[in-house]
Amino acid sequence: MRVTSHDVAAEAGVSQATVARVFSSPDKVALATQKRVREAAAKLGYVPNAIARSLKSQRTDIVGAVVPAKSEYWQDVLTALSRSLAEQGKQLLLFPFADADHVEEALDSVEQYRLDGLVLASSTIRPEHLVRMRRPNLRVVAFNQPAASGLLPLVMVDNDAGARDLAEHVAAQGIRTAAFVGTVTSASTDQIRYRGAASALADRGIACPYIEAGGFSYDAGYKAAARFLDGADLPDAVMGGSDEVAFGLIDGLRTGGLDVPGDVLVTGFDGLPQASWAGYDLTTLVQPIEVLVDATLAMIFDDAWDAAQSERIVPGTLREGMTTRRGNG
Amino acid sequence: MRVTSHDVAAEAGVSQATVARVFSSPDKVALATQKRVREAAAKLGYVPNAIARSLKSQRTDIVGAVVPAKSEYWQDVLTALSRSLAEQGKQLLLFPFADADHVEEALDSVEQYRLDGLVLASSTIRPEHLVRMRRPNLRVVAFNQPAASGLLPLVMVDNDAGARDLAEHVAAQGIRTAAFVGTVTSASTDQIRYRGAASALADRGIACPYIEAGGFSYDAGYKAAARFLDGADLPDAVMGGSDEVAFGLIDGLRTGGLDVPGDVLVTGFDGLPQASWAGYDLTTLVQPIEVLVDATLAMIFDDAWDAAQSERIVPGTLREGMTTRRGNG
DNA sequence: CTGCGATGTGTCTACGTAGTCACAATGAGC
DNA sequence: GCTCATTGTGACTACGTAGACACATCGCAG
Repeated sequence: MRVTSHDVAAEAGVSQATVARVFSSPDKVALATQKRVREAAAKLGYVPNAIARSLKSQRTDIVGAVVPAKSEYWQDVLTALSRSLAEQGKQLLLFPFADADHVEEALDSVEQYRLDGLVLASSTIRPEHLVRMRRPNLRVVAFNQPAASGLLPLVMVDNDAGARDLAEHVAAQGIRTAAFVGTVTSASTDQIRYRGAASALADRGIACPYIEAGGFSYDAGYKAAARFLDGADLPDAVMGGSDEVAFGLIDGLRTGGLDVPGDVLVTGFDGLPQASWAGYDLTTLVQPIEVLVDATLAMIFDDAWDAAQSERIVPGTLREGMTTRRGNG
Repeated sequence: MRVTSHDVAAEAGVSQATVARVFSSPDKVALATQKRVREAAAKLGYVPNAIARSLKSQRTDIVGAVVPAKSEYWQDVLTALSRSLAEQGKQLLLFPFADADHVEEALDSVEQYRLDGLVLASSTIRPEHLVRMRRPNLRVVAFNQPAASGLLPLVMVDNDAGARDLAEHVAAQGIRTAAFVGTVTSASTDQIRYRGAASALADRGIACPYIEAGGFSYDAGYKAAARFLDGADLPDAVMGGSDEVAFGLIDGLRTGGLDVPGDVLVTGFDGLPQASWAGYDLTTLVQPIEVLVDATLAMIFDDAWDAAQSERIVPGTLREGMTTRRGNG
């Protein structure tokens, strides 16, 4: 049924080996022969079998990505990942997970498929799990997951510096009080972002309590906004642990009758496309996703793969939106 | 280096075939033997090689998905797809494309990898291309792509009925004039949605001109809103061709000083998560993505695959949001 | 005690490719 | 016209698994 290189070989009057060479290392085949083989292949509708090739060559040209099932941010990362891979003639295999507990199942799949590498994208995997992710013959890179530092090769945005930038920006607007609404405390990014922001604010004599929204979502932010609606508790600025949480915060605050930025400033973190939507126009830290992704893939495909301690920290960019523009009247 | 079933067989004192059976059809192996094999496998760290299995069994347990690189809607679909596949122990290989012109490259990749099936998700592929997607030995299902009707097996939401529902809903609010801001005319969904809406409105004596936003994006909608800001041109209701366009429309109209829904009603189409965000609370047609996805996969894995004309049209659900609530003062 | 189906296991081979090796043909140098 | 390096091609085999087939063992009915 299926057309194989043997069929093409017979049609073109050459050996199977020559057909294989035409498609994998053409420079070793005379041009005239190549032409004949390609014509025969086209005539028969031959397509090389990547499965067989992978079995022989011990390379799949496929990279896996373990990502949370629901998240705006990760969807942007995925898009960038697969685009970058496609440029190199490689593919992306997706392993979305609902709970962090199911991550290891994905890892088992990855091992089965002998993928060239795996991008581990979740800030909620616990360190004790991370250690177990180190497996021989498998190139795993942690993406934006500070807790992996020292345990796995790691690429991430500079969360600390980014949080400080944001904090300094809101401080410069003349605020007196602030609060940080994080996602979940178990997320390692969350801790760093909070500490960075709180430390920068403390330098200016501004206290910044931490409040846990309980998730990475809009809903979590929306619900967290409720605690500011008593009136007395309202700080001058609320820093969201992520853009999604910030969107929820803004809508929650506005639904409660407050004006953003009139009554309270709001910041996010990530730089999602929606941050520049006119309805929000959110001040946030934009992650250079392309850079992060390219660094990640470069690590995976580096000939001198060192499972030990590669680490790459990339700076983000402050986006000044309307949500921190004070005195707009 | 790598541990194979032969190694495990030697360790457990059985044949390679028995090891293979333990991992693929355990019911054919005595329990005592199974235990011995599993212990040996665990001891050596054996993981079955899916590549070799695929080569032998002619099944990869991987489904490909060709999707537009940038789109909120498709990201939701992807999530549902991969979750459903994961439940069946299968994987999702991603083929995002920027231009519709690059879709055929993806198809070539799919053929190489001998995927079990392919979900073709883009409403902008032209019919002449669609025909060429039919390939022997490849199970392609078009997803929400009306133009594929009769050319490829197809699963989609009932765009026509959905558009009528939306139109009747806004008509019931007592509007006198309307306009439909579509995405791009070349999208087959766009045409059906417009015709459905226009026809339902015409039945009530309401005219509904078509306006092309020029894209599926927020930006396209935002820019399209400008033409309503002259004042004279403003209809009572603007129907967006997709939720993303509707979000842009709303922000564009509001930025221009208009009140939604006070001055103009707005509807979307798709039922994205953001539609229920308090900042928009958009009236839209919610697509039952899980149902659509399950129907798609059922088609692909149906033993009686018929490349000819399977077609499944699933009804959507109207979501009534604030954007069509008139007279709210 | 014989015959027979059910069950469990081993042997062998094919899946389709790419790399190793051998070898024929070619051209250059003297 | 000979040697020798270079180039192009063919024969062969391994990658790791699963299925076809053969066969041994066991229980049970007669």
